[in-house]
Amino acid sequence: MTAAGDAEMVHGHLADLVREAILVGELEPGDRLVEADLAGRYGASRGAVRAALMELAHEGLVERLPNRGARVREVGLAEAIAITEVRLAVEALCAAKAAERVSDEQIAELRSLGRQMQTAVATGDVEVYSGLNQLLHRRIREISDQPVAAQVLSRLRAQNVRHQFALARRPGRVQVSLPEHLAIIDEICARSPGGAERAVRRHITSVLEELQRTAEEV
Amino acid sequence: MTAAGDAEMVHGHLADLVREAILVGELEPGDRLVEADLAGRYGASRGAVRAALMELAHEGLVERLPNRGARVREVGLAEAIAITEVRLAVEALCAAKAAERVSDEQIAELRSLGRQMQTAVATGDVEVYSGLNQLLHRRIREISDQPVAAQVLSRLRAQNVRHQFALARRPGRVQVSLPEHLAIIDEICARSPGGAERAVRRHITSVLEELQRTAEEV
DNA sequence: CTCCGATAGATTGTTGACAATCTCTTGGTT
DNA sequence: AACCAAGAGATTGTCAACAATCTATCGGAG
Repeated sequence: MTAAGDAEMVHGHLADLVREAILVGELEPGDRLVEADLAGRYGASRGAVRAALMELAHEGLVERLPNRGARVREVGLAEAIAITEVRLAVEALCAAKAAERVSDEQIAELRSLGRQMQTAVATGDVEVYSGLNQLLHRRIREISDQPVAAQVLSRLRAQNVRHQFALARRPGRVQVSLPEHLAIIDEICARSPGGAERAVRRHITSVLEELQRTAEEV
Repeated sequence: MTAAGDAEMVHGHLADLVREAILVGELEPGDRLVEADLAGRYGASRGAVRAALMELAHEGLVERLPNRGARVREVGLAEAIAITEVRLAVEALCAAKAAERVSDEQIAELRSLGRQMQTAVATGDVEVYSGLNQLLHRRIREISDQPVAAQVLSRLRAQNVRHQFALARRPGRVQVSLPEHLAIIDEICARSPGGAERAVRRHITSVLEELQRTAEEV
């Protein structure tokens, strides 16, 4: 019996498993990803692991140095800012399109989400708020019905999870974040594309400022 | 001697060769990409071809159906519009950042590019104009110094080359396009981020309208 | 004591063969 | 004539062994 548990053979795309392990924090930036190890751990062949690592490298989550193996990529602050800038641009587009296309049911859903976020902040439940936050952004993407933007965003978000997480835990962050999110919801529900775009811009701009603030706090 | 030429072993990343073949039009959408064929054609092993195809699939240029092989992906008009919408958002960001960072030498270079484009239009040389067009957009990306945006854009552009090409050849298109490009150059050279962003928005919006027009002309 | 080179171990890269899957053809049946 | 089933051929998916490369350790020379 090994300490890490038996080799569980899982065929649900190996890349998904490793990606999840990285996103959850089970694997940290800098950790080496040795093909043979992962093959044993997940009960897959080395070839499958190789393919999965190449996939994750293309997504920007993993770094592959020739003949030196793969490791979980470290996303520095400068790059995190660059990523967030692009996110700003694309999420603004999504919000505008969502405001054009949103249905009555979806308006009710978004409003409900907003109320849930308010109560989460009121009760100080940062975990729940963070989850609702992600859910809100995802629903906006879905409503916008812009698959290209959705794909770009999901990749950028994956690269940034670590910073996103650190940011959410900063004291006082939620108090700033909540009204911004509520404004986004209001504008989309008012079916105002321009307003929604501006609201998203304000929100992610404030995220950017927070990021730059952490940069100065070295 | 085979009709297709001898197997030339080239090690300059196989994916680049196939990508170029697709971008140039040597391989058309729908064409099957049989691993053994490509392996023979480029004098590489099947494993290398496999890796290259996976890479191109991640870039969105190739479609890989399980157990059915790969083919050059067909990008429909609806998707081309979606891609262009995202391009609009990200290129606007690039232009704004470029306007903030542009140096005096770069201003001279952009102005020179603008003059070359004018003469190309005056002499009716669409080929040259198209090349200068691409060069302009690339230089703006480089000046903006936003690697994340640059990577996103290069991928989106690759998926859209076919439509982009068809659009450039439409009669009267250059006459609309030229002043828009000159406006972008002017705003960047005036170091006006907001103006540059609006200029890019106007330009790509006009591209979008042209695309939608082709959609109606079925 | 430090620095340099050689050797051994570990890890990735590549190849060829085999297995699984799909497609197209062929022949029979209703 | 249309439809279905079976088989052959083609193509992709997987695997294990081998080669190439890198990293760490050890011994010797300055």
